[in-house]
Amino acid sequence: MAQKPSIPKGTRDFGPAEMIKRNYIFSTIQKVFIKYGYQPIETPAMENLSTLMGKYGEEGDKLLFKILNSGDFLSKADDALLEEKNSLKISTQISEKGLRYDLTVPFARFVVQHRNELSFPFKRYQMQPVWRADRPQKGRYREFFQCDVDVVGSDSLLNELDLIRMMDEVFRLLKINVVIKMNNRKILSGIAQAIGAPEKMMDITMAMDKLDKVGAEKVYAELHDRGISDDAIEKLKPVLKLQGGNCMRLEVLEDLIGDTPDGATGLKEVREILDYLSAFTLESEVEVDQTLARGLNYYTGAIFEVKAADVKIGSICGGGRYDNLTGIFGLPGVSGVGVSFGADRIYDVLTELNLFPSEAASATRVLILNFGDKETSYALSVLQQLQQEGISSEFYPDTVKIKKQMKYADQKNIPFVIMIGEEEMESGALTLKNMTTGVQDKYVVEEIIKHVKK
RNA sequence: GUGGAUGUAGCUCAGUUGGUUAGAGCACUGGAUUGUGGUUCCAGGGGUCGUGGGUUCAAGUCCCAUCUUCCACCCCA
Repeated sequence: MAQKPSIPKGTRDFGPAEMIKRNYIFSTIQKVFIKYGYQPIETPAMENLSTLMGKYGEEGDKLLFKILNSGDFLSKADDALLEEKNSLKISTQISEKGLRYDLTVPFARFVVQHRNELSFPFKRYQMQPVWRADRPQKGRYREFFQCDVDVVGSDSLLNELDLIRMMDEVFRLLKINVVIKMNNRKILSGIAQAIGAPEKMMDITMAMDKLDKVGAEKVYAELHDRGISDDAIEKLKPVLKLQGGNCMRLEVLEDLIGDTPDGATGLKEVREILDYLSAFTLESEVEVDQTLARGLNYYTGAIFEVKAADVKIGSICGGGRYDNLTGIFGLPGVSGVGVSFGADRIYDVLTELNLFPSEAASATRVLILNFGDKETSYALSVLQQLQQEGISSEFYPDTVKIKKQMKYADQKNIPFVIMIGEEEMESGALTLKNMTTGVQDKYVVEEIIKHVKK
């Protein structure tokens, strides 16, 4: 079929069954956000490219979806550039808007723009789709939803505590076993300083981040390729090999990087957060992982990543502290910290582990069958009574075979069916069929309401 | 952006070294059952074999291009 319609690569439709499950995820997350005092905001799907460009590194810029200017945009473009066919240069002339890449940068823009209307520390949550022109693959889409919580305008590490507790609570409610990994950019920069390659911090961390994926040898090889000296790699080995509990790791790290200025601060921050945490009982394990890096280069302090313990899918939640994100938009000195829940990956995890609650199947509780014009007004009054009682119910709109209507109820997983024919109208005793047991009996409306209500 | 695989009915897939009219299961529609779904039985509809070109007497099958989806890399939720 040639003209079968389709949707763009990496995007998806969500049918009713999927939406019910997705809403379960969103409402669970939202419940926790609200409980901790965070407030909702939304920002537009598109932002000015000047807001987005240069915030996600060179790779990130390539992954931005750009929107063509309206009108006759080509006539305003530079002829020489058009002739040159240089897409990159032309794009700045014919496009000035792009789809947002994440929710953090638009949030920073929002904070700067509305600084006078906000009271700080400002705690917000935001659950909206983001777009990346990535090549799609497993657990990776071009349009996906993020659920962000951030607090800006507070340096306190109590905010980190807040976030960790929220991550723990969300995944406890969703019944996903997770490991919350924590590290600190200052520790990473301390490591780079300690091995004598402070300017190579990004290279070192990016290579190190792959440790559990590719193994130590490949990490060494990559470090070498990235121009790290053998001497420095040799010094890095004890850091990479470092295993064991949080206390032990911190002690060893203290020895290795404790005398670098960044390293010392980083370790102190991690200790402080762990200290706060010790007063709480968490379901998930919080693990200090000195190899955790995270790509986004605006992070400056704590960084987090949550991995599902029972599914291989990459991280399902991540974030960290950024000290100067609003600075790029002209408001320096405002520190923020936040995490982002990947709703789509959480969906995949719940599907794989079969953890969606079963009652998420159907919303309609009662279907009233349509017997014909004679019965319609009677049926409608019953419908109204049920709905006034808050029972979600529907009346089949067409007079078709009972068999077809029953099948509709069955497929929509509607637990009760009411039949109102001539006989029922005369007696006022309506036939109520329980679709799960197959049992049916006659009741007056009031009894039906009692019966059908949970 | 790089490399590899894939595409046949709404869905999941068969289809021989190229050879007449391309099949199955599920789903759908009708009937057995004119007021009873989920089980069973019978019948039926539905395909330009992703698209465009090429080779050949002959292409679902071989070649090229293109798109889709998937997998890995880069990177990331």
